[in-house]
Amino acid sequence: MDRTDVSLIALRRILRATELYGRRLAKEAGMTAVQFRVMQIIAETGHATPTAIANRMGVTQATMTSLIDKLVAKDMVERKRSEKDRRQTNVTITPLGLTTIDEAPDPLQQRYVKKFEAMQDWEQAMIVAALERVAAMLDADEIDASPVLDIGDIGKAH
Amino acid sequence: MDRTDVSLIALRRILRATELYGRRLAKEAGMTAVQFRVMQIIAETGHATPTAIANRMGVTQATMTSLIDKLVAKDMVERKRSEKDRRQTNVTITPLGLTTIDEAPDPLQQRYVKKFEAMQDWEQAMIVAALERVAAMLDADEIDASPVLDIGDIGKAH
DNA sequence: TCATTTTGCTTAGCCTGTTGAAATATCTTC
DNA sequence: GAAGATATTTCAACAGGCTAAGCAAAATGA
Repeated sequence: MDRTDVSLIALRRILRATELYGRRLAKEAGMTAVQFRVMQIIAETGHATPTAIANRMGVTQATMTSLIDKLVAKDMVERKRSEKDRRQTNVTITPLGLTTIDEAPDPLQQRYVKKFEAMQDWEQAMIVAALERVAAMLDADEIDASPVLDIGDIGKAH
Repeated sequence: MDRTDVSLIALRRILRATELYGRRLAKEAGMTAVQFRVMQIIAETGHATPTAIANRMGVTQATMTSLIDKLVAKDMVERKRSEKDRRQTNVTITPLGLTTIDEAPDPLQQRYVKKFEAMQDWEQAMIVAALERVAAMLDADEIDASPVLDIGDIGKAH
C-alpha cells in the first residue's frame, strides 16, 4: 500500500468521524445536525437573516425557510421583521435555544481542540500546513462564490 | 485567529470539497452519491447482500431496500435469490452498472491523487503523518466494529 | 412620481434518504 | 414439526433538499 492509499484512508477516517459525530449530536441535542448548524450560525451573533444562513450553508432560501420553521416550532429561534428593511426577517435565538446549544455535546470538536492544543508548537505548525495543503488540493478551482457548506460542521474553535 | 482556528477551517474546507464532489457526481453520473456508494461496494466483488451493504454504509436494511429498488429501476443492479440460503438476496451489478461506475467522473480523487503524487517525497510523508494524526484525534475511542460509512466516499485509490 | 426591476422570503409540490414496526419467507433447532 | 432466529420487504412517516411561483418591500430611473 503506497502513501497515496494511506493518505486517502486517513481522509476517509476524518470524514467518517465527522459523520458519526453528526448522528450522535442529533440524538443528544434533540435536533438534527443540520438544524444544529443553523443554531450555531445564529448564535454567533445572536441573530441572522435566512438568506445569510442559507448562503453559508450552501442551501436555498426555500430550504432555510423550512429549517427555520422547524426550529421555531421547537421554540429555539424566533422570526422578527427587520425595522430598517421590512423585506428582511431577522432570526433570533431564544433563551431556550441558547442553553440548548451551550449544553449540547460537542465531542468531536472538544476532542480535537483539546488534543490539538496539547501538541507542541512545531507539530501544530506541521498539521496546519498539511491540512491547508490538502484543502487546497481538494477544493482547487472550486473557489467560486459558492457557499461555506460543511457537513455536520466541525465548528468554530473555542 | 490562532492555529486551532486555522486548522479547523482547513478541515472544514476538506469536508466541503467532499460534499460538493458528491453533488457533482450525482449530476454527472445520473445517480446520487449514496447510490454511487452502493454501486462501488457491489462492484468490489461483483455482488453483495443487502444486509452486508447496509452494514458497511451504516444504514438499516429498510434503507438499503429502497436504495436497491432505485438502482434496479435504473438497470444498474439485479436481485437474485441465493441458492444456498433462499432468505438471502444477492445483488449483482449489471454490465450497464459496471460501465457507469467505470466511466463515472471522479474529479475529487483524480485531482487529489495527481497532486499528491506530484509532491516531493518529504512532503508526502509530512502530509500522511499529519492526516493520520488528525484522524486519530477525531476518531479515537470510536474504533468499534461500526461500518465504513463515509459521505460521498473519497474512494479507494487506484 | 410611479412603473419596473430587484431583493428577501414563503408556499407548494416533488424527490431522496432515512427510520421503526410489522409482514413474509426461509432456515435452524430441539 | 413447532418454536425461534434470520434475511428481506412493505408501509407510514419524517427530514432535508430542490424548483417554480408568488408576494411584499425596496431601489431605480425616466
